[in-house]
Amino acid sequence: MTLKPPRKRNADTTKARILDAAQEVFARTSFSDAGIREIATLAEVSTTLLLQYFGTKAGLYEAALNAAMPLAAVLSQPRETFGPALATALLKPGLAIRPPLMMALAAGNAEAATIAARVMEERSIAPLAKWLGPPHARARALEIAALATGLVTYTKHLPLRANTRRDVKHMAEWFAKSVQRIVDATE
Amino acid sequence: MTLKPPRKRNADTTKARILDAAQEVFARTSFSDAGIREIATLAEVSTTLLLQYFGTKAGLYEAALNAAMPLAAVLSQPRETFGPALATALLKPGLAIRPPLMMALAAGNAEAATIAARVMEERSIAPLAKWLGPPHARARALEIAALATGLVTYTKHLPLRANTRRDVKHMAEWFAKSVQRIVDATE
DNA sequence: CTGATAAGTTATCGGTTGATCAGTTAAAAA
DNA sequence: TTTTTAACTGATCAACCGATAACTTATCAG
Repeated sequence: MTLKPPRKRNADTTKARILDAAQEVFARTSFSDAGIREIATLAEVSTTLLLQYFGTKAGLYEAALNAAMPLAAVLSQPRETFGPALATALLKPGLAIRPPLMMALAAGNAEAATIAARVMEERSIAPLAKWLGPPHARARALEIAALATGLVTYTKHLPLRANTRRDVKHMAEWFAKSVQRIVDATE
Repeated sequence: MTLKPPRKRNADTTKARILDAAQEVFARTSFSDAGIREIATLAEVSTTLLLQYFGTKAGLYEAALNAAMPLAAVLSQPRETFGPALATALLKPGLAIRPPLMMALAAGNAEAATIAARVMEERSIAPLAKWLGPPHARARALEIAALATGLVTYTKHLPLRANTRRDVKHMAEWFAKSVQRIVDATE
């Protein structure tokens, strides 16, 4: 039995594979706990190649965070259903939106936090604020981000065994309603 | 000049000093990035003594998290002003309530997350749910916790330079109102 | 076919981390 | 004072991490 069908050499697809692996690991592991060896293994490359492409672990983190921003898709939703749509996207099993998790996890490491704050600002807060419009556009964008981070932290990330499906459902509805309230706010 | 007035030997106050230092460091640094050397230095003890008292770094983390739970003080507030009171307590400069930060930071390390989830459950979610009462007591407690974690993450923790005082003030009011709505919910 | 070049790996290094062992010093008991 | 016990420390270790240098191998233009 041939164990390993070899792989075609291609820098672009390899980089994409590394970014995929990095997103997954950085979304469930803090910056320091995430090891480049683990990411490299998941992407089926050597750590050397990973570093050759992205320079340093921090460089890989920034690239992965940038690549993980799917906000455009969510912002193309109609305003009237933004809240429920975001709730569904965040809680979808498996294919979750990862930045809220990466954001919360970044806060514990100075280097990662600096990178995360910049990327979050440019790729998420600013466009969302622009989409929301006045009044208090930026504050309202931050509030939605805060809601998203809190929701995923307590539903998907912390191993709170006592959480029931009923709890999660109630939280999802509350989240959708809260976000929608922020979107619709006029005063 | 005598640089160091020596210190009276006392295990209890020394343990308290270590716990204080641990709370501070664990509230701004992820579990893995927080070093026992840093905590020991801040507490002015050796790492050896720290480990002798708390066994392992994880043991110290659990003790610090337990000691950092000030929920009782907040729960003695009248129900009608719970939201604003919690907002004030969370955003007070310097003396912040630390568990929401520690909670978010714990999520990135499997060992810390397990400890944090258990402590959070017993010391925060469960009592808060009991205080809230039906309907959906537990889900509503989780929602308040999620709000608190999100708020402190985006106001105090992530280095988002663009945050203005106006933004923070708007978020604080929004937070107070949102929490109060959960407290008052009857349906 | 044949270099040339890009894609990829193996081996290893210095630095840091949590933890341990053996020892020292201060305070209380006798 | 002397003895005993508890508080506390310095030196050190094995394990692991990110990063680097030197090397091999596949792909493709000519």
